[in-house]
Amino acid sequence: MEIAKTYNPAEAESKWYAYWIKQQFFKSSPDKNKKPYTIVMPPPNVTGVLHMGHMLNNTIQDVLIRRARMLGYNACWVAGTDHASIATEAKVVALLKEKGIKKTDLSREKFLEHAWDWKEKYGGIILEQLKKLGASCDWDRTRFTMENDLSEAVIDVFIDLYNKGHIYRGVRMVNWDPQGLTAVSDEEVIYKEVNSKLYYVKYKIEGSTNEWITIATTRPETILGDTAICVNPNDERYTHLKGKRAIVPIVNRSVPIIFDEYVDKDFGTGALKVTPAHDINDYNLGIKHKIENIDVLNDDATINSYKAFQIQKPFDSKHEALEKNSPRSYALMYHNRDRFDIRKQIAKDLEELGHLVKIEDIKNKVGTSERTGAVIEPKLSLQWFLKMDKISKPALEAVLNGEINLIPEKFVNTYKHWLENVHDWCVSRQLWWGQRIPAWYDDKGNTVVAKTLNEAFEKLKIENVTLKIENVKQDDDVLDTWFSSWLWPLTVFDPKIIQNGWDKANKDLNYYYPTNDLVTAPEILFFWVARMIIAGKEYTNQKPFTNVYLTGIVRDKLGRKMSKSLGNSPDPLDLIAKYGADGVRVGMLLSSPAGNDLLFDESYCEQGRNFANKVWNAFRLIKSFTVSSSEVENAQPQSSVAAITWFENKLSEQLEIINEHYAKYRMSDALMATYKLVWDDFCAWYLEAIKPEFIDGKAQPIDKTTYDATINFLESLLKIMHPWIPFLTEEIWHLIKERDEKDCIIVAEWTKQSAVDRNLLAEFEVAKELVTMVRNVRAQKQISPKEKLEVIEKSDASRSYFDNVVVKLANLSAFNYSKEKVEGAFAFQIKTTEFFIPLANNINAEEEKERLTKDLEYNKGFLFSVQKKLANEKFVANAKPEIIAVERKKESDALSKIKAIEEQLAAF
RNA sequence: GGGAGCUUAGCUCAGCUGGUUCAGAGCACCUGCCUUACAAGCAGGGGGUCAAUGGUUCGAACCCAUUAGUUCCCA
Repeated sequence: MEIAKTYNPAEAESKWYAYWIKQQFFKSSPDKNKKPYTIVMPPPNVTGVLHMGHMLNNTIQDVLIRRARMLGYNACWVAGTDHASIATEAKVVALLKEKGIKKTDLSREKFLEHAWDWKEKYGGIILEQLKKLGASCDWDRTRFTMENDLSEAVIDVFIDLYNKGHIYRGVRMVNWDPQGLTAVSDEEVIYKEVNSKLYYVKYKIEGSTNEWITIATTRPETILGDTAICVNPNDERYTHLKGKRAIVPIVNRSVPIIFDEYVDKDFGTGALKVTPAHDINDYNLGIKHKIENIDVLNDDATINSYKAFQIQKPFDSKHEALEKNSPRSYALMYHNRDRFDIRKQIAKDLEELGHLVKIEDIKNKVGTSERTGAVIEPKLSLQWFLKMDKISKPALEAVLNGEINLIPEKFVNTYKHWLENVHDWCVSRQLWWGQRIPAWYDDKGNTVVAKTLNEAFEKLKIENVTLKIENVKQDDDVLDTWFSSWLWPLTVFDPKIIQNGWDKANKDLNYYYPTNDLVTAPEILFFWVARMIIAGKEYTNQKPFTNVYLTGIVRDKLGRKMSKSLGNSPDPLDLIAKYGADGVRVGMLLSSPAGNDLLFDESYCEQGRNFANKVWNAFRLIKSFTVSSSEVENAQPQSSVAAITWFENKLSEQLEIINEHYAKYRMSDALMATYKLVWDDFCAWYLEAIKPEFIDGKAQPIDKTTYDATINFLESLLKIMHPWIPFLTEEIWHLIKERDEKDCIIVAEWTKQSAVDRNLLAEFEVAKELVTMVRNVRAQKQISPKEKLEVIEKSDASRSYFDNVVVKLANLSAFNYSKEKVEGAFAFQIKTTEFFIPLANNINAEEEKERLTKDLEYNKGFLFSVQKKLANEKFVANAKPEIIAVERKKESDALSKIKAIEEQLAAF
């Protein structure tokens, strides 16, 4: 059979993925005789396409799940997507806009129809993409957070938490987009630097005839909502105003002068007007000092004069007696006009009234909506909150007491800090795509929480006996997407868990939960991870998972986050096409220790591809061996016996290390150890040692014992490599020989390690050093690799185990022993043993002397430092005995080395 | 403003409870090789006052303090 010189991944990848699916190797169902190993995939956004972060994340999960499967666990990896209310709604709105349809022209029901259409058409592309990466999820278990029964669980949780008194409705400041007429999240606000004006306005001190306090503001229109003036208590300019009040111009409102260190003495005049309804900082100040809120804007950011001027009666200009400059005349003039228009108007009016001191130009940052570009208006609104203090306690506990491990551990601090200072969770969103909040209102302002309209009606009727069902209105908002994904590890297995309770959990949940590992990004440690723990504890009294592996962020080479707008992210599918899925997997993981950002560069994938190709060629070499059938030829060379013994031990030694790395979730270390075991130990040393020679241009046959051992090693290594490079290992597994239908590496048993003879391994290291030394001498003296050399060891022994391996790898004529020094030969030491390479005329006495002198100086210096240490009484008194013993050994080794070198020097 | 982390070779990172003359890996780099598995390769090589300063200690990349730079998080 002809085997290609370079490995071609595309064909093998589609072939084996289809085969694995066909054989149902990814499938898992509860089996009492097997231990489960479960990972629940962080559900990617249903609108999403595969990006590098997903690649990293899911490759790690696949590595873990594949290894667990090979270790004999009942491995179950659940995939799915979340409905991402904000992102999806934005996409649907944008799509409708292209068709000329405005969201506001549609009913909620009609809009949701469009949204579902969109989801059916485009949603879940990302899961298909994950298959290209090799993700071995049990696809039959794929879930979506807006499925009916998962949504029902979300609603049930809301009702349950409400009934338990954890959920309340309250006021909160949101980022309001007055053009889109919706609140947007902090992530959707883009701060832009703009040229603004700083207006200095003087307010009269109440009760005085001509005493003023001057404030500075960039937003004079919000003066209408001022409810206090604030100054720094350490600011001597204002201490005399303690307990006084000021009069807000135009509205003529009397407001207190308060003192708080929050105010920057050096900004503006050091006096701050406080408008709690229109600025987040003022709002916090307002809470602290119990200041009134006056919201002066309508939803579209026009002035609402009823509120601003606290006028109850609607305006009717015909019947208003308008006195110029009365608050009421201003109220009429401002009413329903845009905030920016009013800003200019008010500046003018303030000037006219003599309140405007001056105007300065300044640069400041203004938040704008990512979607509409409108300037964001901080706005107070009624939202639903989940009280976090009590409910989050067990979640904090679980991480602090080690029931749940965060990897890397440094995140425990962050987690602790967050949960100890936890704020209530605002769970409502002013959107339609999501689970609608099951709160209902009647026409008298009563509120109930109920699952259905009828239930709500019955409840409301108790207070409001004349209520008609058509006057019952459900809350317009939906729940935060995290409010459904925090149930994810529960509801993917048993959507009825909330209704039924943990005692009646179904078979799946019972078996798979708590899950084992969660692999996710640190950015959502609070948004998601902590909340899953909270929900898990609340509803099952169990942790949702044991280990949380936090990956880094994939950045570009310059350290910038990969993003569409920067265009700095490669398309993962292009990478797979170029380097193969295996190559990309290796590339992603080579340099991504847990929790560290990965500065991605395509060269990593190249390295991955090169590794795959190396493995491929090692296989080609082995496959090219002809196994001897004759008895005579079948004699196994001693060098092969020795090489096999060595590699058996090396494999076990390294496997132990690899397993330890896995146990500590040090993925890149586990990969690198695997990489080096295969490339350096197996390819560079073992295969070279057992490779049959060429005689007269013909490869000699290999003996059967060596061949079988080699195939055995190859299979062991393929298994160890499988989690990293699943496709190539499966391909080679089947090229080694014909196998049964179910005999696939994906379900093969993980290689077992055996006892390690460390002395033997150390002995081989000496042999390696010897080979390197001979190669070095060849390079230095320009001796062809083909010219055979002799090595003589100064020793009482007559042979050692790896001599024949050295003879083969260093191309020696012989490996001899001598009790005496060899004169006129190239001399060197490994550890404390002396070696000689006779070089006939090739020895340059001056050069040798120089080399030996340098070596001597180094060893003397070394001896000096060791002896100095040993002469230090405090060292001898305080250091551990084993440390002192090491130093003594160093001393005696150095002494014998020095003696040997001096003798060699004397020979010249 | 508050909190957490990071700073070791050109790059990305290891370095567990402080103890080899005071540092390792991969990649990159340099030199020589198309040596019939692999140039996506082979053989060899160079490269670091461990951010700075001070302290603790017989001994510090590692512990402590200060400073500088840097990244992330604050719903």
